[in-house]
Amino acid sequence: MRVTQQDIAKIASVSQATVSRVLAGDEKVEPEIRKRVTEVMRAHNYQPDVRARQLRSRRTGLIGLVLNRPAGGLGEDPFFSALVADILDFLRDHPYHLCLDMVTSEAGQTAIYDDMLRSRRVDGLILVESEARDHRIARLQQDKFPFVLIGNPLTGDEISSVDNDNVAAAELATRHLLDQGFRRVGILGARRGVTVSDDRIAGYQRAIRGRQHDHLIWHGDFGSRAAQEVAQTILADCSRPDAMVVLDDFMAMGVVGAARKAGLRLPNDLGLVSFNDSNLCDLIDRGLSSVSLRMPELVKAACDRLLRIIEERPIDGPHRLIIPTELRVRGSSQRMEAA
Amino acid sequence: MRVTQQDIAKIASVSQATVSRVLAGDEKVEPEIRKRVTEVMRAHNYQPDVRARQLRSRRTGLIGLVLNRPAGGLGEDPFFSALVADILDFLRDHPYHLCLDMVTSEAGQTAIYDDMLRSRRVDGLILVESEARDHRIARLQQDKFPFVLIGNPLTGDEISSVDNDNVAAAELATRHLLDQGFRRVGILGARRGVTVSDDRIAGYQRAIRGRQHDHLIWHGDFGSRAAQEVAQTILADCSRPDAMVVLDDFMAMGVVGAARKAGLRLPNDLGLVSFNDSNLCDLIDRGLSSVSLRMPELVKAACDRLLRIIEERPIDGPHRLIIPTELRVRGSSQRMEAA
DNA sequence: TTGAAAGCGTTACCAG
DNA sequence: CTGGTAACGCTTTCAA
Repeated sequence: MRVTQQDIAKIASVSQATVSRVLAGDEKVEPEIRKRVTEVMRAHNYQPDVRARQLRSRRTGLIGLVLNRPAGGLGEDPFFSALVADILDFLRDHPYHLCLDMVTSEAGQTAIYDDMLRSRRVDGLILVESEARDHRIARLQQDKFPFVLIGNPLTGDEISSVDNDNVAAAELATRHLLDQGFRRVGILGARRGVTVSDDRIAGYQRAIRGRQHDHLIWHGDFGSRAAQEVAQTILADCSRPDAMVVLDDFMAMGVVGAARKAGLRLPNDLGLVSFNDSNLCDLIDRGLSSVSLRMPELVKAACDRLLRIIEERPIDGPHRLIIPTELRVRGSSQRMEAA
Repeated sequence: MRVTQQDIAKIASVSQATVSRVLAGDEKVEPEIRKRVTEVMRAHNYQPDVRARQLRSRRTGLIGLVLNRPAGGLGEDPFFSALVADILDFLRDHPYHLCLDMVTSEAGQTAIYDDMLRSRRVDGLILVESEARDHRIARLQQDKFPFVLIGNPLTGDEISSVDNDNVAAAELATRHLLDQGFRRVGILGARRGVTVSDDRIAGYQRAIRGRQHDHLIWHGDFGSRAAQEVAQTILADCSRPDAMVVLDDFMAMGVVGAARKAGLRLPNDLGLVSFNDSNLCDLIDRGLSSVSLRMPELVKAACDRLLRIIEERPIDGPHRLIIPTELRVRGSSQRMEAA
């Protein structure tokens, strides 16, 4: 059996309540007693049981993050690693741990949210990849469960969210390509309903208004392989685009692969701008232009908010916080004269 | 206040114990009562509190994974995403969740292990990135805490571990380069003491024995940027290698970048083989040859073992399980005649 | 088959 | 300032 507060109390000849106070750093414990108890604790290698503590204090010290991905489709995704890495970076300085789950289906989503919230497995949730009419959000609000959304809540509700202005970012990226002299700029997004994709497509449309007649919009799945397949079809067409905005770097890498196979060279045959500004951008010749989402800042802000909500501390700033984006121009979007 | 078993019991006019039995699927509950209780549960949207359950049943349903990385250095690492993704893939079909933590220092490692084991925050641990004389292992064994090591335990102890034969894999990779006609094959590993790196360097040395005089061994940090810097120095030297084995794909990408800057072309100026066979391998021209570690299998085996240990089910097979590797030859290591 | 009751290890309240 | 004690919500033993 492991050593409990009861044991420590007996050995130190104090009450169990006092041991608890020492542990909590209660000021009104005699220094001498505190010292004695502390020593007994160390001598017997005592460690409080988080489970008992959780039951009593109604806090788990866990933050939940549920990802929605097809089986095996996670390793492909640099957004995911950046997200998780930045969350972990943040939590390192805070007394919380990350509880990570992945589900494949919408039904699974709901079930796991039940498992995590209603059963109080975690103190709060970070939501990502919100889709229009997100069922999770209504449920969370109804249960008054602490959560923060990374993305666009699509409502005027008092939902705490942190996001980029994806419409503006895509508009800027598209304009940049048009300004570089590209004439048939297209956009490759995810399936309809994925908020971040919809937002960026909206930005694209805003940018080409009056400057380009055809709306060249494609919907693909996440991942470089899926993107490569879609891109092969796109680029094989005789009315193919001469530049593309792509939803993320990894999909863009698929497009790069497809371009290579099609014998098209970047940037003159195909201009490219994508999103995330991950380290993948340095892996192709002359670099891949990409919009930085400033994930570390964004995630930090999101986590800070979530912890405030959980701990019932006041929140500064608006419910919906916008982190500015930044277009990092590299070779893939800069037309070269000496073509 | 949320609804408890007590509430359900009162409403259904049964004892709380019976509600618990219904929940546990106890066979000897009258079908009629079971039905009544089940309906009341649903009607009142009852969800058991995991925390109370954990305290009583001494199970948390959580698997711990602690990563050791410098701040911000996680997003760079494809091994990490593959590992986490594969763990999540496995856990989806099992009643466990993943609790993920990151630490930067060795001291932090110890502290967090204390926090996770001794406080019983998780039911078991997955260990990775073991270094020689791993303090964590001794501690875990002493506490009889369930764990499984992904990597080389370096001892004959009864440690449950799953690993590749990294010595053999590196030997094969090096031989492949020598067979392709490269004459100065080097290896870029991590810092000394990282088991997987040490093992691969040993394999390299075994391969060049009798076939190449100079041992060209470099130690770099993880990540493509660090690798690129080291590689720039290496490739600037007049006695530079004509081929390299690199510890992982991301570091190899750094080497590719350095080669490009140095005006060296793959594969004839510089042959390259790395490890992990991640999707990065398709991102360079003609592809990057890489050793597949078969992570999904490996992780699956590791998780299966861990769950068996936790649940005290018998373990089949040896304590140390070796997952075979496979060299995936692509363009970066195949010398071309028409140079 | 069901109910009563004893914990699990902690926190926090209330006396003293 | 300290000790006794009542929860927290559940599982499980023991009787009935």
